[in-house]
Amino acid sequence: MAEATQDSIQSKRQAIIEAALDIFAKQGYEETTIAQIAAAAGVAVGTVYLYFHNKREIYTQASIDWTNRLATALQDPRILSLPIRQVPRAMIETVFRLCHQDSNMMSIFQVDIQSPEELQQHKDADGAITGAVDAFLRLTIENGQLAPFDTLMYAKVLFGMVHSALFECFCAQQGRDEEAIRETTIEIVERIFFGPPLASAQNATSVVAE
Amino acid sequence: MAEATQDSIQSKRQAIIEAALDIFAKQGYEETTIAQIAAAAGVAVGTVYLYFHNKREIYTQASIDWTNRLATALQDPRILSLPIRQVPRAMIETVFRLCHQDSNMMSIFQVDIQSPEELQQHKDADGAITGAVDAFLRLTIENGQLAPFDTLMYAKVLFGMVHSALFECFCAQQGRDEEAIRETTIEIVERIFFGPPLASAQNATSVVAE
Amino acid sequence: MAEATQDSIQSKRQAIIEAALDIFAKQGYEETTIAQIAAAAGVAVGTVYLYFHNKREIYTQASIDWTNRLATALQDPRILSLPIRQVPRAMIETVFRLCHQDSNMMSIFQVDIQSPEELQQHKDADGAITGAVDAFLRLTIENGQLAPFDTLMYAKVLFGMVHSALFECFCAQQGRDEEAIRETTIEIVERIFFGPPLASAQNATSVVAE
Amino acid sequence: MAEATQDSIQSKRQAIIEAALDIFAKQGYEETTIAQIAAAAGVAVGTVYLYFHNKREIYTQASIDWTNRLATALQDPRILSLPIRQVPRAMIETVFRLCHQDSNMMSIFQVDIQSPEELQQHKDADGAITGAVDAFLRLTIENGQLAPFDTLMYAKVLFGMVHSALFECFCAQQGRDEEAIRETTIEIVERIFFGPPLASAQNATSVVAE
DNA sequence: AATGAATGAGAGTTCATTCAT
DNA sequence: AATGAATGAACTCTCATTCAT
Repeated sequence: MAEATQDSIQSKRQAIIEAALDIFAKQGYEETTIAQIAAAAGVAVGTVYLYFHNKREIYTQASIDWTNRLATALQDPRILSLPIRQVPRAMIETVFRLCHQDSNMMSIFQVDIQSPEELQQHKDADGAITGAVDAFLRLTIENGQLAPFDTLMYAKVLFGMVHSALFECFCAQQGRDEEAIRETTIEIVERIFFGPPLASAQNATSVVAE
Repeated sequence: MAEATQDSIQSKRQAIIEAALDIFAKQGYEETTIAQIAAAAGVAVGTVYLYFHNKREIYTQASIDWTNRLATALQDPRILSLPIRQVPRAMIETVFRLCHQDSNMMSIFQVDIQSPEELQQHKDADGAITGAVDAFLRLTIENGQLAPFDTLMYAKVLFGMVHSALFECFCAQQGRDEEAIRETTIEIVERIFFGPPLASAQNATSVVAE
Repeated sequence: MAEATQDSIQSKRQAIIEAALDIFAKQGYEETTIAQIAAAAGVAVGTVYLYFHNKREIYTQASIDWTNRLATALQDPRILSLPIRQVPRAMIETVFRLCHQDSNMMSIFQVDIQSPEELQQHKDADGAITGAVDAFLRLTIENGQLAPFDTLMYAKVLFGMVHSALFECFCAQQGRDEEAIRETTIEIVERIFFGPPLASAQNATSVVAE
Repeated sequence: MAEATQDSIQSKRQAIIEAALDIFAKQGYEETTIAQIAAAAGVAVGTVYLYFHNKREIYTQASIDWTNRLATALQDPRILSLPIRQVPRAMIETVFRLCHQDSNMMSIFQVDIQSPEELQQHKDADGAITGAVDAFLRLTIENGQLAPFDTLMYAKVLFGMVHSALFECFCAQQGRDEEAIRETTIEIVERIFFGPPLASAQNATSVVAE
């Protein structure tokens, strides 16, 4: 019974998070009211406060919840066991696919962070993603497939690029240029890893000329 | 006299924008009150409404104003006339320097956009930056220094990466890892343009081995 | 318990209406603030908005509430069962008495109506009064005590006259000429129903002379 | 030149009054801004304050101006020289005609009066109308065409009835039932002056029966 | 644990009025 | 006399949070 209660508690908490995620995504943080979240989750306003201390905590948890889904997806063995040459495309296509499914989820990340604690929590969540990428890169280096480099920093900056591309795609563009943005992003990452650089071959002369 | 009045009007409008930029950056959009902006700009509350229809318009204008400063800085002839090999570093160092000066300006961009009109205005402002980069890339291609590619899309995705790095650096990290983030960003962009790809030389064998 | 809650809700709503009626009457609509109404009703500002959507709705409901009290008073069987000759005086004295008791209530009706919906609601409320008078007149005609005439239109115009007299008496005159105004109003209505016309008897000759 | 200036001053003042009358009638007192009045009158905001001390003074003057037009119309010799039997109809038709022309003028009178001074001014203006009616009634009595009665009080109450009918007609009903309301009003006034009372002839028996 | 009526602080916005030009 | 930019007080309405049931 304790277990059932535990489940019930978790399910109620989860229901609130999912309702919140949905409404935050549609309306933005400030425009969303606790009453709306409560109604969508099928509980009373007061109940929300049994599970969360305040509105921002709901947002933080919901936002982290969503980030974790991305991190989990990136750690799928079906991706990690691919030949290195295919990994960038696989990873980027995966996150684009997830964002495409919940295309207004991206706007979740537009809410301004207000306290250092909050910031830390978001960094931890993002860290789950960059950590996954970092781990993969380290492994690849250990395997001798890549020369050593600052894997964590690369993971962060590349994650930033992809995140930005996702935002451009699903928030700013409302999904219109999805394919072009995705393919350019993949092309750039592949160019970083496998070349060729933009200034290759035919430019050899001009480079020499400098 | 008409000129003086014109100036006075513009200076007052500009004073409000600058005050707003400053306070938005420090406190975030929702936490900033019109009264604070008015006080900081040295005008009465009502005066703010002579120049802007509502609070969001102040934000939008302030935000665009700041984006335009970046765009202007990127079009500096001293950057554009450099040998191509030095341009990525010059551009990225420029924007990092500007953000470093007003280090909390970045948080300006965390405010969620609410209407399609607003979105369009922000896109136009960002377009000034990506447009500048795009123009430079086209010119470089015409000069035969780079092979042709989708310059605008590259400009957008790379701008997204830099933007993201700036945000990570000056918002999330509060400027702590500035140098590492900046140098990694430069390194990545240079790698895209001039190589070498991460999987070069010593990896040739392992790639073959696959 | 449900009943008690129901009662409590109704009493709270009624308390707000009565507080509003009182303050509107004293200060006028625009000069009355929600804070004043809330304080007088013994509730918080927010509570007022649980029962009414906005300030005008409070006014409309309060105003209708007061009109309905007049309509109810006019349908008192003790009036309707009087000999017809005594009814006009009884009715007019009744409404004058009610207005005398809450002598500043009349100013409630000076607020300008702003939407068609509001207008309709006020007309419905006034209709309760003219309807009561109309019903009485029809019955009297059916009883053969009066010849047929457009009872509803008469009810409206006569109600307008009495309403106007009440306003003159309790708003404009602050109750000073109450008796004279009331008696003249009664005299005029009795003259309409039972005569004699002002130009009677001694004027016969001059009329003939024309 | 002094005269011309005098004229110009008067015309500007009059322009403001007319603009105000128009906008007050359309939008109501509170919803009308000084800026709107100034624009409609073709002057600057500050200029309005050269001619009126404050917003209420504009309203009061405009309202009185309109009342005076009615008073003037009622004193037209073409009405006063008619046979007495035709005067009520002529007077009532006249005021209905004027209100019909400016059919939203009636709503002017829905503004609540706020100070005793204001009240006095409105009473004086209304007094111009009831005074005109009173004067006519006195004269008619002196001519022996009517038996003596409290002419001023009758004038007031009858004016109230007509005023009420006009309001019903042009504000509440938006002019829909104009003819019916006007004709009933005329019929009632004629019945007061010339009979027959509603309970006449065929009711003689029943009255006797009581 | 769950509810939802009640709270009240707080902010955007309006606009009558002023006054330097 | 005429202007209209500037002022700032004041008010409606919202909504996160609480707490008695």
